[in-house]
Amino acid sequence: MNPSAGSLPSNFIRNMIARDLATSKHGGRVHTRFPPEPNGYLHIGHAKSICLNFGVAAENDGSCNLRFDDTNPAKESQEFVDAIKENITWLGFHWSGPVRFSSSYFDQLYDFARQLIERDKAFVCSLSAEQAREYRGTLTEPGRDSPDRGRATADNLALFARMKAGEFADGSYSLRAKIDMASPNINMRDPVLYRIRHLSHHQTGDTWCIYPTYDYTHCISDAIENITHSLCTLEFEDHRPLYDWILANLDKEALTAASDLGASTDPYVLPEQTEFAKLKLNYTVMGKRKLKDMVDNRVVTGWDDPRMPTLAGLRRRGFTPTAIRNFCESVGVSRSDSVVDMGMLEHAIREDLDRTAPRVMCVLNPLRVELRDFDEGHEEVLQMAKHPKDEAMGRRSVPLGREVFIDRADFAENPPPGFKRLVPGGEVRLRGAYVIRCEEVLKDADGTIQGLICSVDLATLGKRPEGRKVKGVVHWVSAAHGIPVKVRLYDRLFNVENPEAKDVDYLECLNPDSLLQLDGAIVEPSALAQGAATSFQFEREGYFCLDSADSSASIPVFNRTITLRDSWSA
RNA sequence: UGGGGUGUCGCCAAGUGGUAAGGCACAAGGUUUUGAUCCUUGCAUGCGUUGGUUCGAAUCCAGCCACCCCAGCCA
Repeated sequence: MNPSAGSLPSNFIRNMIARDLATSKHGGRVHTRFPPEPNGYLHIGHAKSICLNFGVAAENDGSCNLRFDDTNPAKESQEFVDAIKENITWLGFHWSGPVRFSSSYFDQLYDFARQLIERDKAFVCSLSAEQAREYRGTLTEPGRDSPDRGRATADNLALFARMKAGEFADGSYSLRAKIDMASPNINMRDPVLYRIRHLSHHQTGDTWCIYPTYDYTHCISDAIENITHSLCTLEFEDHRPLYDWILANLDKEALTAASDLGASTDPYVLPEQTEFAKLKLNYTVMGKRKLKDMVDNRVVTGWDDPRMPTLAGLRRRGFTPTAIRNFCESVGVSRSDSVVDMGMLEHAIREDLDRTAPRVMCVLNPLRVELRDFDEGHEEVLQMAKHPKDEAMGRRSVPLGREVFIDRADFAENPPPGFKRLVPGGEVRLRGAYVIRCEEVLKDADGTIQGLICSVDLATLGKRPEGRKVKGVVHWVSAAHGIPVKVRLYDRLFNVENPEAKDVDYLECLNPDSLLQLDGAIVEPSALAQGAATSFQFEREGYFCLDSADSSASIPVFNRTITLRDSWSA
């Protein structure tokens, strides 16, 4: 076992794998897979599964496949295949071997289906979908056998071949497993294995007009790829008996022969499914349907809208792969339904960015300040650390002139109790520069504050002021040197903890203030210098990143990834 | 009402018979030219509930309660 595995927090999956390794259950192999259906964009919930599958493989010198579970061409597309691959790579994971597709096993799947028919374990059914529903029974009543259940093997084989040949219309026939219509587990009531769909498939084109179902495909695909641990979410728990039934009713030697490792697999142990709880986060929605609706209805600007819980959205928002991976690790893996607090995700990104983001000053809502002790053309360039603790990040040049901007929130004529910023007649330090005193407040006819005139204590550059303490520190940008930028302040998309609750309409719970765009912000020049980073801490404000889509050289756009923690409540 | 699951601090979550880890959040101090970071301290005599077994139970047994999933030719 990997020596570092001992220091990782335990969870029931790690424990299970350790046990399997100890007993050499799969000959010491650990082989997992991440099996998305390419029918949408990945979200933070998928990240949990990705981290789990790839993580547990890496911890044990195993492998993890990427397999697109593409058995339903009606909902899938190449666009999603590409986006998913890109997301996984971005997260920093590497799949084993080539990208797999369930659809590349269609021939083998077809042969195995014939085998089930030959073994009297499957039959061709002519019941319509509606009839099948009636025959299935209910949760409390058993179902009834299909009238076609007793069809002769030769006839089933012939009909199945004709289904494949395209002789029948969609829905006219299906291939069903022959299990038990009275099973208390509805998944075992002669589930459909193949359905007719005259549809073009993004990988196989028009080669097929019959498509295998998830239940039939997944277990065999796992077996073909010699997967040892097939990890999926809780809602598939009831499917596990079917997963096992299909593999158990197939010829084991044929399965072995069809597998990637072929006859060399020793021992050949069938893959086993283990379920874990999905990730849920409060104040957001994770359902693909809802996410898609928000995109289609322009509630958000796209799948990569920075407010979306998609990986594309989080990325554009400024989340890092490291933060997402740390978050997934801190959330853990269990079997209990749980809802993780958004605060945990926020903590993960703050923790990573605090370590890695260079500091810069940006004034969001500028208030002009004249420093009256400087001459008209005054200009000096201060050298400031890019990071308060990481010397290796070096320094940046910050120009200072006679006029600077500070944030309007950092000045108050009538300050609330505990206000540590600028007040009339009061002092404050310009971060990294001098202590200034507010001497005069300039107002227009309406009484709106237009600017401040401040004196400067020239002896306070890099030094504490004489004989007094100045508590407040305020960020600033030189008016003559600052660069105008747009800044987008993002907040949670919903204003209720659980927008997906049964009794609420999630669209009614949208937070109207989830995006606030500021058009008049001013950033210090180093933020946009050649070779500068794209993620910063705007000191005293939060972490921001250059928007990857809307930012241009003439109008830079910054997204607020997350605010700084703020223990001061005014 | 059939079947399958889950219940440990406000939120995650370890723990698998020997006397409740950790993280987030929160609170109080300290450091600080970011009200940030960092540091220190506090935060479940109790593990859904009621009984039982045991020298000893979150862990074993029984009953009860609550919540989640399943009646797609979706995954």
